[in-house]
Amino acid sequence: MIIVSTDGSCLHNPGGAIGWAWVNHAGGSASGGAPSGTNQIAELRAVLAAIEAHPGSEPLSVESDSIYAIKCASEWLPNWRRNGWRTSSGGPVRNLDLIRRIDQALTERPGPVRFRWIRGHVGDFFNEQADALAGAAAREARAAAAGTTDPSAEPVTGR
Amino acid sequence: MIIVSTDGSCLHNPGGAIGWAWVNHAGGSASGGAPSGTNQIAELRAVLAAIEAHPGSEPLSVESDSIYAIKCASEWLPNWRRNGWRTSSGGPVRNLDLIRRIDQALTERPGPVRFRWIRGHVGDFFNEQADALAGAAAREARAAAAGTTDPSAEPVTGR
RNA sequence: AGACACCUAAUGAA
DNA sequence: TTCATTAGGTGTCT
Repeated sequence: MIIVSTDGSCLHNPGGAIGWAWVNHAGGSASGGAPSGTNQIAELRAVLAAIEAHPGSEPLSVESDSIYAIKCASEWLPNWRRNGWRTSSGGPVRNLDLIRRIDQALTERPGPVRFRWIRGHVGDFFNEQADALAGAAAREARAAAAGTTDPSAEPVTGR
Repeated sequence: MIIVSTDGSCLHNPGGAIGWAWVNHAGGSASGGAPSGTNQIAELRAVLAAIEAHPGSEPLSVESDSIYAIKCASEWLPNWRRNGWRTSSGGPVRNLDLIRRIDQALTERPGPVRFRWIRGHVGDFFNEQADALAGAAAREARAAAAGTTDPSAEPVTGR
């Protein structure tokens, strides 16, 4: 069973630079950023990246402190596919592009994927590591957008 | 012309503690609470309290962000009195006791009363003040019901 | 079907 | 403290 913690960050939500990251509990991590977004987009991107980075048949457990991201990817997704992507109050589902990419990634992965919510800010080691990576990625994205830094852009993969 | 903003609150609607409040634009306010109810009951109690607290002949304008409360007290009330308190779909009118108390308060007041709907959550000063008072009253009622606080119960009147 | 309101929850930030 | 992002629900009427 592969276990991966994810987290997203958004500086000055909404509209600020965003960053996301995943950390495999057995080792390995990755992060990425974009010049603008929302906290929810960052959380969803983290989940999507975690799934895509761990293909194969081995069961995968994705952990996030975002109930929004966890429920989007698990319990709400099937309902939305059935009802034409409508919210309970009749409006359109937000961030639909990302949610559909998660849906597709789940369909394409031969092995099962589980989603688990973990509370944030209570000292969970891997959550805090993902948090730090996501925050750093967001700050890099902000600097890159400001043209302040060397353009060594985008996804960084760690050991 | 006396202008009074009203608001109601219900924690964990339905069934939670409720609070209600009115705020006179010229100064003065009051609030009260009960251990259980619905959001609509809280809104109706707020307008009832506002009417009863402002007797006399001077025209009174009652403002609320609840279309339900405003229409109950104005356009629906006369129809319901005529038709035996039946809803348009044939069912019984809910919260009838409160609605009849509002009817009576209106009848007894020598001066005219107007009802005006104002949109919520758009920064209206008096609406927000009433909202804060109603929320505080609901929280007090919950604490009192839990026996957590000193029993300095019920209606609070402000300057 | 529409409208308004009342919440609940988690996260992200300033 | 206060703001935003998002979802789920109920209370009530027409």
